[in-house]
Formats: sequence, C-alpha cells, structure tokens
Amino acid sequence: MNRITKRSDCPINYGLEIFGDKWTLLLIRDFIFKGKKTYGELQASEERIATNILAQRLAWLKRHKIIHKSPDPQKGSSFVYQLTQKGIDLLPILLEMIAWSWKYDAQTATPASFAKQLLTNKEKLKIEILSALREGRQAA
Amino acid sequence: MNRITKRSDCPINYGLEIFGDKWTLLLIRDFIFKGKKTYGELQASEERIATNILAQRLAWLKRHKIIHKSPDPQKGSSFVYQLTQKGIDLLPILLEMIAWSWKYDAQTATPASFAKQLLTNKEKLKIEILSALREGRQAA
DNA sequence: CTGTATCCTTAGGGATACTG
DNA sequence: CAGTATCCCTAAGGATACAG
Repeated sequence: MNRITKRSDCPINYGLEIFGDKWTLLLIRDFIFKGKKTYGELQASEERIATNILAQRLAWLKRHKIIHKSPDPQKGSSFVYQLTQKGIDLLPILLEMIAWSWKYDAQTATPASFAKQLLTNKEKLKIEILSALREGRQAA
Repeated sequence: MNRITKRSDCPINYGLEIFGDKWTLLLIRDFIFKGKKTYGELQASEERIATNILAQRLAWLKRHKIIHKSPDPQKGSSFVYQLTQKGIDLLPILLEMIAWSWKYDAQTATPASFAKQLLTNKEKLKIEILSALREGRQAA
C-alpha cells in the first residue's frame, strides 16, 4: 500500500499492489455482499476496522478507481461510496477465495447452499449477486 | 501472517490470513506457472525475495499444508517443495487475478494469447496448466 | 455522521553475515 | 546450494481525541 517502487509487471503482483493488503478485500466484500454504501456502514464490520485506516483505504480505492464517491442525495452531509466496474470485477476473485476457504476451512461461515451453487452454477450465482447489488439488496 | 487472534470466520478473511501477505501468491505463481521446486529457484524470482523471508514463508506454507517438503532423490543435501492439492487449488484465484490485471493494468506482462484463452476457455486452460505442472514443464 | 490528526506499537520485511 | 541468525527500519495498522 502506497508503495512507490513497483516490484514487477507481473499481473499477480499488480493485483497484490492494488488490493493485497489486510483490509481492501474485506471492504469489497462489504460492498458486494452486504450492500454497504456509507462510511458508517463500512466501519461497522465484524472485523472492526479503525476509522483512520478506513478513510485511508477509501481514498486509496478511489484513487485507483475501484470505487467512486458521491454526495448522498437524501442527506446533505453524507456521502455514498459505490463500486466502479473495476471494483465489481473483483467479484470473481472473491468467489474463488470463498470456494477455496469453504473447501479447506472447517470454521468458515459460508452457508452450504451458497457453496453448492458456487461449485455447480457459478455464472448464475454471479448474476444474482450483481443484480442484488444493483438493486441495493443484500446478496449474502 | 503469524497472527494469533483470528479476526472473523468469514471465508474471505480466512483466505487473507493464510495467503494475504506480500509474498505468498507470488511463490504460488512460481510453483504453478514456472515449475519451480527448489529453494534456489524460488529465491531467484523477479521480485527478489529475501532469503530469511523465503524460509519463513515456506515454513508457514508447509504448516498450513499448502506445500510439502521432501528430500531431493537426485541430490543428497537438497529438498524439493511441491504444492499439495490445497495449494494447487489456489490456481483459480490466481487466474482471476490475472484476468483482472490484464483488463485494468496497461503495464501488465500477460501475453494476449494467454488472456484470450483465459476469457474464452478457462477450464481448458486450467487443465493445460495442471498437466504442465504434473509433468514438470513450465506453463507460462 | 464523516471524517482528520496524533501518537504509538508491532509485525513484516530488507540487508547481510554466517553455517553445514 | 539451502538455509539460520541478526540487526535494523519502515509502513501498516490500532487507539483515541477531536472537528465540521
């Protein structure tokens, strides 16, 4: 994060430099699966991100066009954060991570029904998740 | 890495705790795509991992059953590191990262032919990569 | 509610010397 | 070649106080 010197032009390395920190993918998860949109919602995650880190990470993600920030039409002093297409396109990575963890971590909190659909009908699942995201519903 | 307190039972978080550091996925990349097997080969990556970090990371990966270590049948004093099934199963995550980086990073060093196959025929590509891995050939 | 600003701690990582 | 052992340093992250 915020590193100046790029280690290499490897695509894996590029991904790591953009979202390979301790918090970014959890935030993306909250955007995609929990339909979160505001600072307060994002801060209230199970993992308890510190407020300064959250602000820093949102700025970073904005800078890299993963999210964009706009004034909340309802409330004057509030902002809405939303994933860009670049951010939404991280979904396949998250899904593969979920599949892997589901397979290898006994503790993982993935519902079996979700995991099953992930294994048998991934494309349909993606469509459902994205449509929930568009409508502001919660996908999981 | 080496954290004691688990942040949550979220599957994304599990993945991050196992391989969400700066080096692990690059090492997995070298195992899968470059057919690397020995300490020396792994150390000679483009990104120049430090020797102590490499040793530490290999121990971590062994501990979490991502790789296993065995004596090299050819050379007495040498060891061979190989991915377990759990490690091999990280391939889909790598592939999605490559696809994403290829789409969004102009600098990325992914051959267009590879990217095209990744988008149009992912399953076939996986099979090819895994068969190259099994035969000790280099996949990319 | 949405952030800044500080202060502080620590884990992660780089460099390099050294060993069987 | 395949690692250990040190030393050091910085960036990343936690806690908390404060401000618009």
